[in-house]
Amino acid sequence: MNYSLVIVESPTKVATIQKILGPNFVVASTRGHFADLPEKKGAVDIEHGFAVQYRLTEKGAKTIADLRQQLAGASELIIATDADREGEMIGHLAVEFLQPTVPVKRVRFNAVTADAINEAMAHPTVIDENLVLAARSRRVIDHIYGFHLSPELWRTVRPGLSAGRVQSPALHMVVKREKERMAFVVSEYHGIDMVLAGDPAVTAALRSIDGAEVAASRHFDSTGGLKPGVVALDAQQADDLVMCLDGAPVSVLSVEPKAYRRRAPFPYITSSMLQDAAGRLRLGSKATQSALQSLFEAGHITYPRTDSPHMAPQAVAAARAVAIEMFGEQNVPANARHPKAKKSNAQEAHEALRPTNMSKRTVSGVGTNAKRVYEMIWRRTIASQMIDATGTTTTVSFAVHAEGAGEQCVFTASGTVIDVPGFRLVWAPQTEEEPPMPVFTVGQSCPAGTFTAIAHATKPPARYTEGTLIKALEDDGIGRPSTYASTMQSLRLRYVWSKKGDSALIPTVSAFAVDQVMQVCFAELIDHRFTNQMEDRLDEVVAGDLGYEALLAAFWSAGDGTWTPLEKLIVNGKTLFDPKRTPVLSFGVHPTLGDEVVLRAGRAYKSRGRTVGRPYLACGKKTVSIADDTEMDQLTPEVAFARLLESREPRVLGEHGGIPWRSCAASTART
DNA sequence: CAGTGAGCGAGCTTCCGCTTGACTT
Repeated sequence: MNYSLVIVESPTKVATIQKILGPNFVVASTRGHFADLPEKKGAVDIEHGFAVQYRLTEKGAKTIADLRQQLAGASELIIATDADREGEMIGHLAVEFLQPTVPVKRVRFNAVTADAINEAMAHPTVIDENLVLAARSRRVIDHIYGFHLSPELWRTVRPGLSAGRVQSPALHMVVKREKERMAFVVSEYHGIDMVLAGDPAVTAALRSIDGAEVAASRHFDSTGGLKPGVVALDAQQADDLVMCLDGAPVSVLSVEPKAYRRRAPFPYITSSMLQDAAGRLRLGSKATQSALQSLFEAGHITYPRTDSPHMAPQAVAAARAVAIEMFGEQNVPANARHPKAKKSNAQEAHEALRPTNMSKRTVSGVGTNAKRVYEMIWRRTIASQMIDATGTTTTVSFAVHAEGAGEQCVFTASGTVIDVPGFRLVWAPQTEEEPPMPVFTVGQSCPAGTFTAIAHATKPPARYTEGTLIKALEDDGIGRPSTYASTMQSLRLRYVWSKKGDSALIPTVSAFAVDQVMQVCFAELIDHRFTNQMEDRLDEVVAGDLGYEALLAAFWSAGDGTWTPLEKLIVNGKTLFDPKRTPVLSFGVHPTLGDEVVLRAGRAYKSRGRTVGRPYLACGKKTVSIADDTEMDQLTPEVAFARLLESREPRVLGEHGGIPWRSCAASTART
């Protein structure tokens, strides 16, 4: 018995790699991380160089026991964990916990193909200890962040809450968006549409009256302000103008063609997959992730947790071959496309998320969601190797002279003709372009149009969905492919909710309170740039330019010009924040009660086994509680003022002998 | 059940990232 033990992370890869390597190797997996820091505040010894002790997890102990047995008969140990920071740490910990007496090699490959694996096996290296230090730094920063900040939330808002390097900036984005919605002033305005009969019919919108631009949504700002020089029509003006325009002659003022080009998409990575499945299939990130896992386990797709759009050369060739066979050579570029990650912090340990067999358009033996997700992956992958879609977008403006009003009105319409559909043959964009535009020539007169006044209102910025929040996080480099779905779950557990059948993320009142504490006490730490700053320093650790202790000290006690040390913000385990003095929000002075109306988080406490206590509005001594799932963008000052008055009057509970029975509030309410 | 919101104290909570399968409904 003389074999090499090869250790990878995913058990799903084991059989494939075993087959490639042959009988001189035994391939086994760690099933991800098998050791971690203890889940308690003292796990990092801040006083002694931020020393930490990794301990086997419950499942990890079994994994290591199994691996130890397999190692007993091996002549060498080959660490083939993922070629990224966490993979290096897993490899390092494998050596630490297995204590091998045989030689140890490190190999790195980022595709499970014979070429990639044989190439890697031919060039073994050693574990990169700087990469391991960077991984440990990341782990310790996250631990300190979570376990020192969460208790501040227990003290100031309510027990059991949590803060973290990923979840807190994510929550901040959601709350910030809701505050924008609260501050948004809806502007109402009117427009006029002109329909010209024909095939196809053309709908043009009113653009200007006697040279003055007519207001559209883009001319209003979030406070209801209108761009100078722009005219907003009210209902009466719009109706009057429609009357004047009726039957007026229409002529073509200008025809402006513009080149249309949509680039072929990149193949999916985890984040774009989760976004698109949310948008097109209305699937939550958890459902998508589980569909992906089942497709991966059935061998239909490559590794589902990736941040790289790169495809192995063989996969590129296979996708091109399928595209040529189905759509012809004219739709496939002469030179193959080789997508590269746009982001600098991408770890690129895996390929893009793609079919393992390009000729399989659909798969069977998996769930409905998985089937639909697979088809999206297949289409997107083939599309990524096809040519761009090109055509012409034409904008036509029409002059209409309003009888009796002495006004020249200009209407515009635009339409796109796609000459070369390219990738669109297999993968249609989610939002369709305008319909094609019939041919018009300048000066041409048209049959009279039909005019209709249309009421419009500006819309506040949309709430995040799981898909758009994941995109926002990914754009800021926050979070990793393996954690997007679980981050969404933990936000839902404590801080956000959605209405039935809707995917918009609505922050709870508690979320506002938590974000306020974080903003006041730890603004730098919930800034979307924090993770990027951390990543830059981790890169320095990898390069050997920055030490583990120096980095942790910069974070905890020393600061470094960018970071204020956490130790300065938390003195004796507490910040200076006093929730009694600082309400979550203020709605201004109540017009009749005369006191300032404020929102307070309402500290929860246990009473007879039940958790009681909810957020409430306060105005002087008067208070009224509100539900934690109140939609804050609906709680305008007017609504808040009214709520306080409502509860001044005792509720009528019933009637007895003609005398109404009122709630106790009757006896306690003054006046 | 609905409204409340003072103060005390015990005992508890919490991170991110890498992987599945063992659970329940």
